[in-house]
Amino acid sequence: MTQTSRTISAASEAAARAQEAAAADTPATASAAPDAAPAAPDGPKADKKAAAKPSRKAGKKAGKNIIRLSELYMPTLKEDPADAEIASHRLLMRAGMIRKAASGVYTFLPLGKKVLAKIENIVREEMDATGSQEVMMPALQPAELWFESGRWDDYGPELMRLKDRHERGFCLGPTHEELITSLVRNELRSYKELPLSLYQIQVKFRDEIRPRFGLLRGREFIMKDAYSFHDTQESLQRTYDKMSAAYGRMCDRMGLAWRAVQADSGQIGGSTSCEFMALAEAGEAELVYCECGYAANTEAGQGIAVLREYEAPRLEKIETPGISAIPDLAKYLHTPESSTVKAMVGKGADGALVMFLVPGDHELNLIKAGRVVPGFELLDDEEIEAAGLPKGSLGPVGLPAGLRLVAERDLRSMERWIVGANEDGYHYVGARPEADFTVDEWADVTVVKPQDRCRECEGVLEGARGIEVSQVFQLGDKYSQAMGATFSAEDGSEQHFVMGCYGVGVTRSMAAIVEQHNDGQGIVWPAAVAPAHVCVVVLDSTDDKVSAAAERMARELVEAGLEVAVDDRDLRAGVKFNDADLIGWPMQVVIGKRGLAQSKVEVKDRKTGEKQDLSLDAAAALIAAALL
RNA sequence: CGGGACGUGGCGCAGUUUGGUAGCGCACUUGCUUUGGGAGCAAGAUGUCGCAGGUUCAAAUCCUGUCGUCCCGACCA
Repeated sequence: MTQTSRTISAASEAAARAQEAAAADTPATASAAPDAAPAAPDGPKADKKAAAKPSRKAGKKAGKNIIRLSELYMPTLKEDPADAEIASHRLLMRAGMIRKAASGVYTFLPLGKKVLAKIENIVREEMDATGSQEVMMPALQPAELWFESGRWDDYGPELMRLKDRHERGFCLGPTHEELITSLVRNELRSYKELPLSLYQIQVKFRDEIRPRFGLLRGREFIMKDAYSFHDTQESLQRTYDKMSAAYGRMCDRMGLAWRAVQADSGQIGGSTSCEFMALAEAGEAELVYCECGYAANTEAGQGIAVLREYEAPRLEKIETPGISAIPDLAKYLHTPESSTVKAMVGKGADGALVMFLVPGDHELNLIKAGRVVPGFELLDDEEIEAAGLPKGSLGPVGLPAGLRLVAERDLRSMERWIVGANEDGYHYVGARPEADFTVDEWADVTVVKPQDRCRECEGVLEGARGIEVSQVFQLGDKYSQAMGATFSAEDGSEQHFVMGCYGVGVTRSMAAIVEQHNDGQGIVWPAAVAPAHVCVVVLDSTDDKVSAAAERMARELVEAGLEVAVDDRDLRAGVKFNDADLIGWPMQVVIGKRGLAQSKVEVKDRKTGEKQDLSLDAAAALIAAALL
């Protein structure tokens, strides 16, 4: 119990710290921005180019940075693709940024690739700033490493397995703990070299049970994964905090509305873990949060269930004809679902039967159940029958001996329970723990849900949905133990590395950004990740004066430090306007004969839709001011 | 894996109930006109109807199998 609450506060503190750290760092980022921001999206790139080609200023060279739509492979779609449901999938397809190659497998076209590069650069800059060093590990990994860690079996069918011509086993990496551990175990030998942090931006493979929602859940995707090695837990904690702060900054720079939440560490393993959620209805994750700062993924979080006692003077078996489901039972007894108790039977790895009891309006959390009963699995219908139990109306009263009973700890706040009578069509009311049955263990086993009370401050938990864009883990020595990765400590002893790992879903972030930044016309890219800052829409591209003015405009913008696209295609105005809105350049400059006659161009802000007629110089100045 | 749906020119779809030898819109090619919010007219090209069997004089259409894709579910007794 104490241990649990310590886990809670430790994890939630970590989440809150990440959120705060990012908030606190925002001014720093912002103050760095005046230097960095003009070049931020392509800072290092621009520097390199400037160094390599000092002649960049020669007009022709500058012109090379311009994206010319007349030459760009950018097949936009007028209609929504039939197999795309959510906004990001639909719009990225329509804007000609991605195409599907197979279920959950996508090609990135030139514009999509540019956005990807922007995101990768933000990630790279923030990772470099933490002192992590970029490497590149293979996607193709030998099976032996996975035998060593035990995950060849544990990872399950999601692991893409294959054999080479000599029948040797390989897999396509879904993550790289094994690889990185094998990399350092022979050559990272001394505590003096610690801590060490390495990262890569690379393609990952997971044979998802059901790929869906375009880039949000693919079978092949790009991930930034980092791994850190330490001699002590304290050292790990420092890096973990640094990474968390960096992750918050990445989200901010990508323009994401996000929240750091306490998470389960799942298949990766380890103890403390925190996820960064981009808030979105299309998100697959549910989370709860509280005013006090507590926030958690519902699969990992804890709350206090609010229960309503059903007045029953004593234990009484009542007839409930045809009723087995909780909602029907509650309705039949005119009481909230929270005054009933739901029973679920499963078995542990040893095959012993266990019954879990949870409030009727809550769900059993299988992850938590697995912690109480290792290898826990619910019985299927046949097994229930074989065990001599009824399918509905399960309950703790009068159970066969030897069946272990585990109850949600919050149920202790209720004296009299409504439970199944282990007989079709009958339930008990007024059943009292200890008097009418014996609970072997009280534990936290439910899925937290909105309206539960916060365990930290007793406030009411709110609910939201999110897209998990990144996650940080403290792995401890799970992999260094399994794979024998040790170093020499100061006292000369051999010790296992303490490890951390940190992932960012790059392609998933791209989808998350679109989920948060779109409207009826298309995508509205935040400037930092847009394929270019501004598009010069040339309405009469065959008119020499107009195209000359457009060229001048484009060059001026490039010289001001902006990334520029020019829609110089010989197409009708409406098509170009619609494409520009669909693709989502943050700003548009419309240049046509009509405006030029008055020496004016139109500047449109994609986000607000605001349009202004301005002189060429004023337009360039306005755009530069708005975007830099 | 369970349930549902869908595979017909590049894209979006109709045609399938009631078998009769493939159509619409967009895109594409050529020409003319047009040109500030997805142009008009004319001419043209593009499909072994996912694949494999079967039934039939005849199959996009009926039957069987198979592959692919999407949606829902995969704890909520």
